[in-house]
Amino acid sequence: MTQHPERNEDPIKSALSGDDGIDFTIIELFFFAYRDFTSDPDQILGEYAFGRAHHRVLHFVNRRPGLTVAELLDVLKITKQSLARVLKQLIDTGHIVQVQGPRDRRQRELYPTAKGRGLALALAAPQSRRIAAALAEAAPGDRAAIERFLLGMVNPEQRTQIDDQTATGDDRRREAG
Amino acid sequence: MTQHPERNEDPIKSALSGDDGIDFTIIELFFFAYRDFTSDPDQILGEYAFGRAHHRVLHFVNRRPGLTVAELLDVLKITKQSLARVLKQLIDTGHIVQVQGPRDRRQRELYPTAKGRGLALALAAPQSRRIAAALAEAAPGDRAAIERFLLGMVNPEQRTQIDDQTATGDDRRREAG
DNA sequence: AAATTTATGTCAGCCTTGTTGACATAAATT
DNA sequence: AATTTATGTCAACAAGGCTGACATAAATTT
Repeated sequence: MTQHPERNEDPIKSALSGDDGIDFTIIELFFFAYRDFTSDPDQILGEYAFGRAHHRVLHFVNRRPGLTVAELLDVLKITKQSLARVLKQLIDTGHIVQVQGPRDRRQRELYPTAKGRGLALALAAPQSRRIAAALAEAAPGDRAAIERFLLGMVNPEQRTQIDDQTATGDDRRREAG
Repeated sequence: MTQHPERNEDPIKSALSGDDGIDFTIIELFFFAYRDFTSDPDQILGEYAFGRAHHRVLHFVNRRPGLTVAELLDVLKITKQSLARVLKQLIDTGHIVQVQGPRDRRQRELYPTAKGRGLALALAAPQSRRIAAALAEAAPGDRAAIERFLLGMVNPEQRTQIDDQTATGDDRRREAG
């Protein structure tokens, strides 16, 4: 036998592969796909001295106009101190405005301005183009499969939240309010 | 008409939706899916005082044992100074070893140790489970569609690099030496 | 009415992980 | 012998996370 018990410090020369019971193919594809997906808007953000954090805030404020600070924190899963920095910059540059909550005057409802709406669209455009290109090579019906898969990757507790946003595009917040 | 020309500072109350010609559904699903996907290993990494940067290095060293520092930098697209910090920690903790390149003695080939292999597997396991669960809800044939889509999202220049890794699992580096 | 809780803001400091620039060394190449 | 290449390292900086502490106004509870 060429094999002998390896010491802990010995280099392992064999590659980790799908044979190890782990789905490395999709793990790796997911990594590379997401990295290039986020690289598109990074170019544009650089011109504004903004980063990905600004992008995420701007995205969700445009997707759910009028959400409160607490709701935004819940979606982004960051602390209010982290949010404060980027949100302040977006407000100072006139991309987002705050409106005192009508029912609860402690709340601050967040809305995009025309400027903020424009930037959100500009940032999303190349991502949408990339998705369209990837889907163009796909078979009809692939889209449904991809949406199912991506939703299946999300923690179940969070899925309803997403369903609300992606199922249709209109503003249905608090209609029963 | 209720509508009047909006000033730049005015809040926009309508939500950005797919009607704007942008594929917000998949943009958002991709964001949430990736966030939860990366949250799995974060738990484990915390116990080692490691971060995602360590995970990425460990992953690729296990997937391509013997790659050089330059090759790893090319895959990760970070600077050598950024890599140096986390790589040093992984070496100091016995997860990765360096071997002087046999052909070019300036090069450092990177290999996982048994410890590093074990951690890489532990980190990948929950991600693989998440993927399996998402695929379990899918139709047969969905997997192929998903792989096509994810590969289609990657910059074309980088696809060959990925194909090499994911097509099969065995170590085929430099067989033509 | 008073006390408490809630939503938000803000100050201060810390950590990780990215960046650039400069310089050192050994090995390969010209 | 001179130059280029692969790697390492020092120093400084920035973005964007984090925790802890404290302030304020408004809502809620007692």
